Amino acid sequence: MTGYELTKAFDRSVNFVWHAVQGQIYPELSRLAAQGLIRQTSTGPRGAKRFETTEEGIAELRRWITTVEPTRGTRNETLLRMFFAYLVDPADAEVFLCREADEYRRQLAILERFAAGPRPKTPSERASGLTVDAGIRANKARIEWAEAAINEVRTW
Amino acid sequence: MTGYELTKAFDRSVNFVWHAVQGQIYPELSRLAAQGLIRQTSTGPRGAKRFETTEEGIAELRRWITTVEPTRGTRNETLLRMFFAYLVDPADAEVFLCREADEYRRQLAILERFAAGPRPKTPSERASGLTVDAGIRANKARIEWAEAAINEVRTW
DNA sequence: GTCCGCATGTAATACGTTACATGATTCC
DNA sequence: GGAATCATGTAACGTATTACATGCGGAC
Repeated sequence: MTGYELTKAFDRSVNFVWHAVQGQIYPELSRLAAQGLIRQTSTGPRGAKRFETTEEGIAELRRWITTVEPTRGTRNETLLRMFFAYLVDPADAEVFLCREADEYRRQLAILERFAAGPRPKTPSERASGLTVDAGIRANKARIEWAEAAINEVRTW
Repeated sequence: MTGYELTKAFDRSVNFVWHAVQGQIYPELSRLAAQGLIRQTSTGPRGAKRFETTEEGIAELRRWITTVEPTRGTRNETLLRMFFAYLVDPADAEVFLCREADEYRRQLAILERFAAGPRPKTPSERASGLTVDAGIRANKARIEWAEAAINEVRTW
């Protein structure tokens, strides 16, 4: 892909797994190319630089997937706000939770549209299907939590 | 709390909502104190500096909770690995998912021990109870996902 | 008097975000 | 010819991580 295409991809689908903004893409592509993990294949119109992975890049990705322990450090802004929710007016906490629930429903709808599409055929589609499933389950759990939490803060 | 106590708190319970490492704590305490959001109350043994929130600090926290839209950018290392799981041997993907499932079960057990403790009495305990509930629901959903995913990668 | 845990701090480096700057191509 | 979109790049700033450095106090 080109840097521009990657930027668009991060704005769209990839976003619920990993996000990156435009300002990160180009320096990172340069770094990866300098390390030999990707390689520029062609130059298109308007100076577009198309990259592809190298064998070393794929090997490094495999190594990372299987041998590097995932970082567990969570940073959940919603829960951080809830942790201190007792400091605000219960009505404000409720408004906040309703907005969160709406956002989770919106995310869920996007993911369910993905899941409703054509059945995955390629290995890569099957793998990304698993991440969609994870997102659907996570958002359903979040919606149920938010609804239960709304009921609770009403009693505060 | 003191910087040391905060560091320990981040190593323990607060960790599943927000994480921070020791190297961040002291510079951040200085910054918050310089902005008048916290204030040093006393000096203990071994030069321990105890801080408490100021009225302005609480006001700023309230403002942040109710008026600042949470950042939605996800960065899920597990799902990022799964997105590329088709590149590795299915047996390796299965091993990875089993390790993840174990980790989720471990987290769930910790949170359920919290939830099984004495019923929350203070507003602050009720609020943190909500975050524990969110963690329990999230981890249950993750476990179910991982188990389903393990079954799927076995067919690859 | 030695070890462990309490306790603070910072320097180097890396990573991420925001904002700005620039220009080419296509479509109407 | 003007607008929208494709397309790249970087500078400034802020935040996070790692690693190191140092010293006090209590227990035995």
